[in-house]
Amino acid sequence: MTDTAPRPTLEAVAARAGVSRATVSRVVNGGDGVRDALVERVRKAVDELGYVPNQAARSLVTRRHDAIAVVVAEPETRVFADPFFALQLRGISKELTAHDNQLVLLLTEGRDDHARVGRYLAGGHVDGALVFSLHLHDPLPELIQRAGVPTVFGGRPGWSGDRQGVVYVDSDNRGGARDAVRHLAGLGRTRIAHITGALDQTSAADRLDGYRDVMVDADPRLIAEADFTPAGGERAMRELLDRCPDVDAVFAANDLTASGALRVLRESGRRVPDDIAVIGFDDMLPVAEQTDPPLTTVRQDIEEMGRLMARLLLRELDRGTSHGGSGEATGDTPSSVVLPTTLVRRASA
Amino acid sequence: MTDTAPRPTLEAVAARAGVSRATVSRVVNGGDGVRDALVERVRKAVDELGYVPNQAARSLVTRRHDAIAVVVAEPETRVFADPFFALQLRGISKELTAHDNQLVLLLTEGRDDHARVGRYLAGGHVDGALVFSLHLHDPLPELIQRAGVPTVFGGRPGWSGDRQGVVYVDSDNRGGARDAVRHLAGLGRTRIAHITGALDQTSAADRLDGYRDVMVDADPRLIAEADFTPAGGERAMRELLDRCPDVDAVFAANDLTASGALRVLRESGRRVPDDIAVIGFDDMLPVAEQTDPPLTTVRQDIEEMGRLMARLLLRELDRGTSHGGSGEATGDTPSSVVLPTTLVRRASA
DNA sequence: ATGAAAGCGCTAACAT
DNA sequence: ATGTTAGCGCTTTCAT
Repeated sequence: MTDTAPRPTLEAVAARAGVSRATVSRVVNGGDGVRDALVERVRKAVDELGYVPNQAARSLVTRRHDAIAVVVAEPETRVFADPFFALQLRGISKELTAHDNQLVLLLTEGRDDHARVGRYLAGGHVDGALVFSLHLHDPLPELIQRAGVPTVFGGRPGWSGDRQGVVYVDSDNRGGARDAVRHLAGLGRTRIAHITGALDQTSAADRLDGYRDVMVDADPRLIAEADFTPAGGERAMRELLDRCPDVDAVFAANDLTASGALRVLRESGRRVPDDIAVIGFDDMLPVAEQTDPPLTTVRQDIEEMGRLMARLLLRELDRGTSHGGSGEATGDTPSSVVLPTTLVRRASA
Repeated sequence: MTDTAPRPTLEAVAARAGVSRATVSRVVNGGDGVRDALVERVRKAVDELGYVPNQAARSLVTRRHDAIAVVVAEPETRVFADPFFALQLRGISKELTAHDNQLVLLLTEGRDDHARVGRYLAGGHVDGALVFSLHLHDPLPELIQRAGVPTVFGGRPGWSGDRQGVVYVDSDNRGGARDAVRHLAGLGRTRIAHITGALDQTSAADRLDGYRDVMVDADPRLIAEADFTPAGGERAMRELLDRCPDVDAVFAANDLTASGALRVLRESGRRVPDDIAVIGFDDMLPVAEQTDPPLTTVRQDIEEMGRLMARLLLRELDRGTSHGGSGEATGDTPSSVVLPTTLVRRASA
């Protein structure tokens, strides 16, 4: 099936319609200021020939690609263990599609990949980048900034000393954590523990901060470090049970962690929520609804985060190319957005 | 801050190195037949200027894009409920990256998206396509074939009347299912049930066939239809328990389904595997290792499937290029591959 | 081994 | 309102 069908060019369409290339170009790109009769004729020729513009030729002169890169750093394979990534991608895809942009996916697995990504972005193949900067001290964000490509980050980037002009979309991790812990406290619990996420990610650090906001003088032994995985949750829960047998509530950094904790609790014979209340974070349906008991958790709208990232980036790109067309009163640089979270009550707390 | 950094061109590099554009081009593309001294000079100029080739200009003349599209149809959001998709994507990404190809991700959600995808592929933006055709009677595959883009499918496409020249990569679903059921039989179980996947997907149909291969005269009441989800697994397991209280083994179409079945079994007070053995399919680690008890299951190497798809496609693309001419039937067309599965024993069977 | 020159298919001034 | 023309940056014969 590798037949090299000779694709018709603008020239061919022009010839068939009996007009100039310029006219065809105008029609193809919206058809402003071309007589209806001609528009009609050109459209017909386009259809008959099955003409599709050559994007390479177009990009060469417009310097737009209508394509954006999505960069996902996944040093750990953890990204793939929960559907977080896929959901966000879906939101991004929807928004980009709605604006006729393509999504170029760049998955990185290590140092050398960073260089590759940097080169690609600097190479001007895409108009902008959406970057998931999951870890502190990740060199990737710096690299990308240096590439000079308009960028929006997913999650607050974890670099030291906030740069100016960095745009990101994040959930209100700290606020959500506070809500969770307050809910637990409202239930009359007093020995409220926290199982953290991987603390080299800002989301985990922020949730821990939220916990501390409420538990101002928390017993440090009530904090156990984990890594967003069920296995980590199990380990941490055992530690907690060991160190503080009187613990009566746990706020886990995410649903997966909570599910691990629940398993340990069940094994140890504690009843949830009677003996100990458990609350998660994410509201990842396949997890939160399937645990036993179903998980009370802090919901973040992951797909919306993705959509918003794309929207912000496209807006910024439009700023650069504002013709008299879209009638947008431009001027302000898009700034970061922090999305609210909501507490979802189920049976575990 | 959309600074339009003036990117250096071939011309600029040539001037700096004191050679012609042609020479620079040669060096940039491998440097065959250029004196070492010159190669050196050009390399230096490239570095100093930070030159990166303009891909649009290059594509315009070479007609290669070094980019392939990955098309994922996801009428249901199920695709995102398990990490299947992400794993496959990772395999694809690795292979493409190793061959300096970019990955353009096309997610579709409905009819109108199909047209969009068709247009994109026909538009010659990419050199080939990797397509996940999950459902029977999906119009997408047809559309894509018509676009005339070299394509490899993920999973056996479910269209009626197999076309010639269709290349796909799949797991040996039928064989794996047979292994699973035989294992159960080998355990001495006689009332072996099957909870199917969504039967409009070839993988589910094939696994059912594999079950029937072994259970030739199976009591039809031992087959319960589900949809690859935990909820579906729960529902089906209840049916089964209801219809055939003497059931002593269950082969579930995937791990997620099995996890739902396990939950129902636990509620109903049956012990696994003592009273009833359970076996899944996929070996999705986060699921299979976390169930209670851990799941015996049929492993398929999902990442490898992705890698293989990419490899097959790239090979086919190379075939087309290597002989420069048009219409020559060279070498052998890559043909479909069915990967073996392996039984992974854990505690549930 | 290297250079000169002709496009690839398109858009965007500039003319008309 | 439409046509003419000059490139965009690169690869690739074809000379040398």
